[in-house]
Amino acid sequence: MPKLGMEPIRKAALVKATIVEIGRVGSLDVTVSQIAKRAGMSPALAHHYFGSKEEMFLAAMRHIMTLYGAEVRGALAAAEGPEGRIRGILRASFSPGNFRREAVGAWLNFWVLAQSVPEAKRLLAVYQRRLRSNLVSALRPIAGERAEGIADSLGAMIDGLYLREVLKSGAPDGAAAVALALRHLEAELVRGAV
Amino acid sequence: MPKLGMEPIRKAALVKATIVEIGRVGSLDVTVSQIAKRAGMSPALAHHYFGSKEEMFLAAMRHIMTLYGAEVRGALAAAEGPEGRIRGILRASFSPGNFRREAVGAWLNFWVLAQSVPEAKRLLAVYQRRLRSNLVSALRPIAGERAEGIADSLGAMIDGLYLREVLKSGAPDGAAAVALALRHLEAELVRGAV
DNA sequence: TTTTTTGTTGATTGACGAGTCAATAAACTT
DNA sequence: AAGTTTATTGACTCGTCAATCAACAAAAAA
Repeated sequence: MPKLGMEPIRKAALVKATIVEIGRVGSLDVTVSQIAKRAGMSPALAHHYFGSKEEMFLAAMRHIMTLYGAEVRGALAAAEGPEGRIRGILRASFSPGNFRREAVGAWLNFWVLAQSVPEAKRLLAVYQRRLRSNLVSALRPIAGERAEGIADSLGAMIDGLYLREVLKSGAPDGAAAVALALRHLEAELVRGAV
Repeated sequence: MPKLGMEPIRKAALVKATIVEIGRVGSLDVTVSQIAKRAGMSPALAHHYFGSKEEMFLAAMRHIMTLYGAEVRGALAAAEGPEGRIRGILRASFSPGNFRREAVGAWLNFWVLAQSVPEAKRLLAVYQRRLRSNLVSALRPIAGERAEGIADSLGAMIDGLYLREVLKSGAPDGAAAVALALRHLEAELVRGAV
C-alpha cells in the first residue's frame, strides 16, 4: 500500500482536518484521534508526521495566515490607488474564504492559543504587524500623519468584527462587515479634511 | 471548625479564583484542583458548592458581567447629556477594574466557551444587547437614524480593542483605548453633520 | 440529647487522551 | 537479493482530571 511521497498529502489533510474540527467543536479541545479520523488516518500517523498536537495547531494557524496573506497580496497587486488598496485589504479580510465560520472560529481559538504558546503569539504578532503596515502605507497618501492612528482603529475594528461573527447565528455577511469598516474609514477621512 | 453561612463566602472565593486562574493560564484548561487550591479549599468542596466545573465557569462569567454592568449603570447615572453618557460607557468599558489582564483574558475565553456552551452564548448575547441598546439610546439624540449603525461599529471596536489588549505585552492602557474609540465616534458624528 | 443540617476532605473511581513502540509492508537503492 | 527508507497501525503506557463517596466534625433544631 505505501505509496511514496505521502508526507505533504497527509500533512495537508491533517491541517485541514484540524481547522474543521476546531471550528466544529468550537474550542481547542479536540483530540488527535478526532483530527486523524477526519483526515482519514490513524492517530499514530498524525503523531508520526507532526510529533505533537501543538505542532498541528501551529501548522493550521500558519496555513490560515498564509491563505489570508496571499489573498491580501493579490488584492493589493490588483488595486488602483491608495483607496483601492485599502478597499482591497478589507475585501480580502472579509472574503468568503477567510470570513467563514470555520476560519473565524479557528482565529478566535488561535488567539487563545497565543496566550500560552509563544510561537502562536509570535505568529499572531506577525499578522498584526503586516496588517498594520499594509494599512499604514495605503493610508499615508490620503491621511498623512494620521495614518497610524486610523490604521490602529481600523485594525481593531476588523478584529472586533471577526469576534462578533463568532457569536452570530446565520450565514456570515462579509459585505456588511466591509461596508461597516469602509464607513468608519470614510468618516475618519472626512474628519481629517475638516 | 465548620462555621455556618460559608456558602456565599466559598462561592465568591471560587468565582474569584476561577477568573484569576483562567487569566493566569490563558485558557479554560484549568483544573478544579487549581481553582480550589487558589481559593483555599479542597477540590471536593468546590464540587460540593458548584456541582460541576462548567457551573463555576458560568458563575465567573456572570460575575464579570455583573461588575461591568454595575459600572456602566453608575457611569450612566452620573453622566450629563448624550455625549456624556457615551463617554461614560466607554470609560466604564476600559476602566482599570474591567480592562485588566485577568478580566480581559477571561472575556476572551468566555467567548470561546460561548461556542460550545449555550448558556455562555446566551449570557454573552445579553451583554451585547445591553451594550448596543445603551449606545443606541445615547446616540439617538445626536445621531438620529444613524444611531444604530454607529452603535454597531462602536461595539465592534470595543470588542476589538479588548481582543488586542490580550496580545499586547505591558500594562493595559485604558485611556488610550477610550481615546481611540472617542475619536472614531467623533469622526462618525462629524461626518453625519456634513 | 438525639437528630438533622451544613461544612469539609482524603481516597477512589472511571474515563479519556497524548504520545510511544513494535511490527508489518511496500517501495527504492545498491 | 539484501538492505534501507517510508508508510502505516494496533496495542499499550502513563498521566491527568472531573466527579463521587464515605466519613468526620460542628452547629442548629427537635
